[in-house]
Amino acid sequence: MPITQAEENYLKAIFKIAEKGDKPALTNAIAAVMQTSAASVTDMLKRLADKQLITYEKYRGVLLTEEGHRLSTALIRRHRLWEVFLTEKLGFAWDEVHDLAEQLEHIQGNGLIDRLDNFLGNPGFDPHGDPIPNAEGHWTYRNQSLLATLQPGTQGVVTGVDDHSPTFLQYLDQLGLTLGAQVSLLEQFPYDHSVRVRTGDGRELVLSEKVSKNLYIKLLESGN
Amino acid sequence: MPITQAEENYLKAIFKIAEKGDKPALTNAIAAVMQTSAASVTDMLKRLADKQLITYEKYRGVLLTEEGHRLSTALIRRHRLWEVFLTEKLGFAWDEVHDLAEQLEHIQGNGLIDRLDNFLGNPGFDPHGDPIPNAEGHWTYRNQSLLATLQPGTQGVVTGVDDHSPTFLQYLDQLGLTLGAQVSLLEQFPYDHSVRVRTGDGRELVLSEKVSKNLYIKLLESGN
DNA sequence: TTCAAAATTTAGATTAGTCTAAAATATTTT
DNA sequence: AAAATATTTTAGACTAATCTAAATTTTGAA
Repeated sequence: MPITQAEENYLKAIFKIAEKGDKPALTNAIAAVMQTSAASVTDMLKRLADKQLITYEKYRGVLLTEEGHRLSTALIRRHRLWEVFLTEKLGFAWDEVHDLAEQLEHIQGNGLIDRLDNFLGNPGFDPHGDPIPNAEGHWTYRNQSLLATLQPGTQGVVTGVDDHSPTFLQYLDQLGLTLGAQVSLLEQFPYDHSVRVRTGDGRELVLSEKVSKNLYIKLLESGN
Repeated sequence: MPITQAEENYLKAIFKIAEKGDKPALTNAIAAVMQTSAASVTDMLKRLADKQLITYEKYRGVLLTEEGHRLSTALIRRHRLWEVFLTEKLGFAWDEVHDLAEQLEHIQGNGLIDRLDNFLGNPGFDPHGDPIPNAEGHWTYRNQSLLATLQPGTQGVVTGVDDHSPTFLQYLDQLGLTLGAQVSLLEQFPYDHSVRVRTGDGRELVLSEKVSKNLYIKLLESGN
């Protein structure tokens, strides 16, 4: 039997939990991501286990099977390619595309996604800087670090965000810290872990710990 | 409460039945279009009537309300715009786009369709020559006739098809009778109502009644 | 105009996905 | 290690959308 949209959404949630800390994904964690009750999650885990998309041990959490992993990767590919389409071709802002891509990722069709990928010029990253797996499910890795982990004196370019919420993204727009923006870290304040940075266009900004922990920076090869 | 995808599909079916012959749409006719049982249709008609999208009289069939008409028109607009996207931008053939557009038409989102329309250059017609209603729900009409109804000696251009099945569309591809192709009607054979035509590139074809009844032609203004 | 055939609706079930409340299991604290 | 707390599962119920079979209503032909 076919995989439903609800099942796809659970797979993606499990994948995202597995990404950080590759322990089994626990019921409550999945319920939190899916914004639903633990009981509903348990029901769904049984269905996914029946379909061999996860291995499920009562009270112990779940792991993706190879097939489950393949499907979630494909789903993330579809999601991120549609996000690129929405921003690059239709002119949506990076804080507007998530809900639409959430629907578009479930569209099923022969060769649709590969044609879309091609039409978009085979982008490596989505509008939030997240990598897009290729048709074989392989990822491009990139050397990036959270701004919060850098040493003063380092310079880099904004390459991604960890928080995808519209409020964070809009705040970054206001600060001029969109993808590709240059920043150099001037100073860290131990008191509240805020940081002072200089932007590419010469402005100085103070960023809270919350911001610096959600902003990925790729270090510039210091010209030496 | 929101309109579901299933409800949208029924609305579209009712709209299509209402188009030809503006009598109420009957249960069996809807069941035929939806490829489902009459009992399922009756259930759904009650739901649609509850939501004031149709007026329903038991055993008498249904009519769209103003709201139902507005929603079906918007749905057809979405379907046809996505078909243009799939052919013009992703390079699908006109016989491949229906099922994908059937899914894409249900995507809900702020301003998505108007942005898509704009991106596509506000097309007036879809890849099968069907008109695309504008954002206000208004249609562009076009003077076209079925090839079967023309008089010998007339000349025109292929502007649309009534049968959207892949087999018919692929047959037209083979014959070179795609949208924009020139044809002049040479002769009608009373025996089986087939016709002989000359194409723009000088070939002569004999077309069955089935073909000529499914092919729309716009007459050329005879240069006189 | 009656009655058989056709069309439609109702009745009763099923499935996927969800819920709340209660029960079971696991973890943490003392 | 027992008790308290947290987590997870089960039980039972609900909705939307579908089905088949039976009942009802309409149609149209003799």
